[in-house]
Amino acid sequence: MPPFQAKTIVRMRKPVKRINMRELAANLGVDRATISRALSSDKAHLVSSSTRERIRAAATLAGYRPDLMAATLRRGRSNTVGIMVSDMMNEVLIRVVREIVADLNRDHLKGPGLTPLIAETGDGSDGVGHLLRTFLSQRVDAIISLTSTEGDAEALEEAAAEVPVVLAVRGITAIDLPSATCDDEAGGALVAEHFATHHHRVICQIQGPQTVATFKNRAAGFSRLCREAGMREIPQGLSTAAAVSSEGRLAADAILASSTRPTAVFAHNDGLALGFIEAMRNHGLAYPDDFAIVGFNNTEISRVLARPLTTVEYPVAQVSRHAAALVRALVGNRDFAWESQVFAPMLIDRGTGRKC
Amino acid sequence: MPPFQAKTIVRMRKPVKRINMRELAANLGVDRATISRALSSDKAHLVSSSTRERIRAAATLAGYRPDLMAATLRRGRSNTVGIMVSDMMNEVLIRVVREIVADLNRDHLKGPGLTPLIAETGDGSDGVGHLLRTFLSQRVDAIISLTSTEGDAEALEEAAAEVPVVLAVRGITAIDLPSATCDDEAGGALVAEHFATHHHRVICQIQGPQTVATFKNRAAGFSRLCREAGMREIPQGLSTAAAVSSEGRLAADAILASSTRPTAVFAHNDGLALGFIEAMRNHGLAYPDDFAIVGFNNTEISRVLARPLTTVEYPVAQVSRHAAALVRALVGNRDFAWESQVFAPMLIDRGTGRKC
DNA sequence: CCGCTCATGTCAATCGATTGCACAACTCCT
DNA sequence: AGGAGTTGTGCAATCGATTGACATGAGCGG
Repeated sequence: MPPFQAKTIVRMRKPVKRINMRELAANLGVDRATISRALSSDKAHLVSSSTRERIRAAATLAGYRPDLMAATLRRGRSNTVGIMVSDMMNEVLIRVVREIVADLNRDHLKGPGLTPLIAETGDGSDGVGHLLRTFLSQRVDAIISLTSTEGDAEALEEAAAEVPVVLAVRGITAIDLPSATCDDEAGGALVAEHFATHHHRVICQIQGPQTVATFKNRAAGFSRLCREAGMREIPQGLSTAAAVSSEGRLAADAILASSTRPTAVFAHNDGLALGFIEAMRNHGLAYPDDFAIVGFNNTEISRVLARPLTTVEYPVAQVSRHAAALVRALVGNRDFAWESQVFAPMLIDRGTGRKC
Repeated sequence: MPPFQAKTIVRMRKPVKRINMRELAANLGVDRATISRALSSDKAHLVSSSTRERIRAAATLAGYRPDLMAATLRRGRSNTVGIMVSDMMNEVLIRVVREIVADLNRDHLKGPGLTPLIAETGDGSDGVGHLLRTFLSQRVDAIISLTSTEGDAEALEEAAAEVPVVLAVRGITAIDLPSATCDDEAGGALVAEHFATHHHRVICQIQGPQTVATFKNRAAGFSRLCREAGMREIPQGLSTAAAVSSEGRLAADAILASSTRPTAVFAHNDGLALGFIEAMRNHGLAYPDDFAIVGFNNTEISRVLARPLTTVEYPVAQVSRHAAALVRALVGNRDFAWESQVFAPMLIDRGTGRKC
């Protein structure tokens, strides 16, 4: 028996033609120009209120829907923003996308607003480049790139020559683009400081891949504050191949096998923390009694655990709002003197970082 | 101190103009028509190979990028597919979106391919309707709707009059649209059958909201097989307000408080299962020794638990492939005699459904 | 050497909405 | 009454690519 079976149903369907502005104009006995103005938000005042209402009523009645392609062609602006996200499974990224979308849609009421086009970067050879080219061909008015890497610098720079490009969540150093990011160095330091406050003396971190700037910064901030607070960090630089739970489990095994054990563990994200916790359970250990533990990102899983996890909240709202603000400002005026901003994360203390 | 601080950097940037077909034609001393044909995939044979190569070389050199808006306007086709997803945090939905996107991009090599436009249904008053209208204004060639509800029927029907609309993951009964869905009834039955095989006699299910067809079907299938296999189901119809872990926890409390306890529990999704597990742990109980438990969706969390969960794998690949196939066929030929398909899910046995 | 076909290209109309400019009808003011 | 504004609409050009109709010239058989 095949693993998946299928049941089937068959049917058909007939198409319907859409009405265009010319036809609507003919029906109403007015010029297309008048219709265009009556339906627009910024030029509506040029039309007498009586005809304006007549036109609007007729338009909705006839189910008239303007062809945005034609409008874009003529106008040279599409009122569209391309949002490029590296990984749609990442909770933080999706939250940022959501908030940006909500933000951009908000002013849909007054003015034309900006319609977001979301796309995930394929892991193909030239996913980013291809996506950028697609966006530009679609004539987006701006592009927001979430979690770009240094390798994308060239492609992004090229795109930035044509339309505003805004970086969110992760900036890149090779080129200077407007960005809204998180201060991961401060985030790492925040956790170390928390451990210091709770009198931990020997601590360690389970680091995400150090090729990723995010994790590098978290590690640096954590280590810096360790030194400053006179805490001992062991083992130095326990780095993983990926920031996922299975790697967290491996790291836990290493820590448990070591002779000197830390009393507190900082996992670079909640996935790693979860892996660590699972491994602890296998060894009959519990947190925070045997190990204090702090994660990062305040993902759903960290909240729903029987013992909710102390973790670091990513400044999602701030990053999203600033990214959206940058886009709006730059779309309105390409010479806008923008400011890149770095937002500090915030520790959510749920008690698992305290000494037992 | 404010929870989030900000650091700042300021810079500026200058724009660049894009080249259009007319200019490229002037540079090369050929007609725009020749360029159009040389660059197209289907009419390229009308141009001599020498000029074709000359044009292509010059085009890439000049960084010429055709304006898809203009092309769409003239052609009446955008080679674009709108993908509407109800919840981007849902792992199954995102996996389906991903596979559909990958599938649609695949034939980008030969032929123009279809570019997916992804958007999340706002939870606003008329999220679906608004999104559909936006898509239609963008002149998408087809629309794929993931997890539509019966309430969307009217809006979908209207859209379907203009372009092909394909439903994925969840079908609706009010109208007859091509769809690629999962046989949730069979999924529920699968779990009950598994329990029967492992000699459970008294079992129960933690149901997702029964207003959602998905959960209703799972419940029905499970109950049907319970009766057929002569198992006792208690308490009948333990339904939750949302399919999330906190609700699973509440359900667990109810079950533990009851006098006759089941030996096996079917949670309608992995989130509910997780909540149940957490509550068990709080009571010092462990699975599958105290309760056998089976979830649904094979989400990441079910895999990374210290004791990975027996769960039901959603037929993501099948659903995605069929949805993409439907779209491709219908875009090519609106009178295509389509078939809706219902794919059966598959039980992933990780041992937590067996009797202790 | 004539007419014919075929291969290459060019011409110009077209898709649908937007907008600068022109103009008519009115209001006001002296 | 006549000139200066003010409104409200219409006209027509325009955005950039596509494509059916047509022109040109080469090649070729009779």
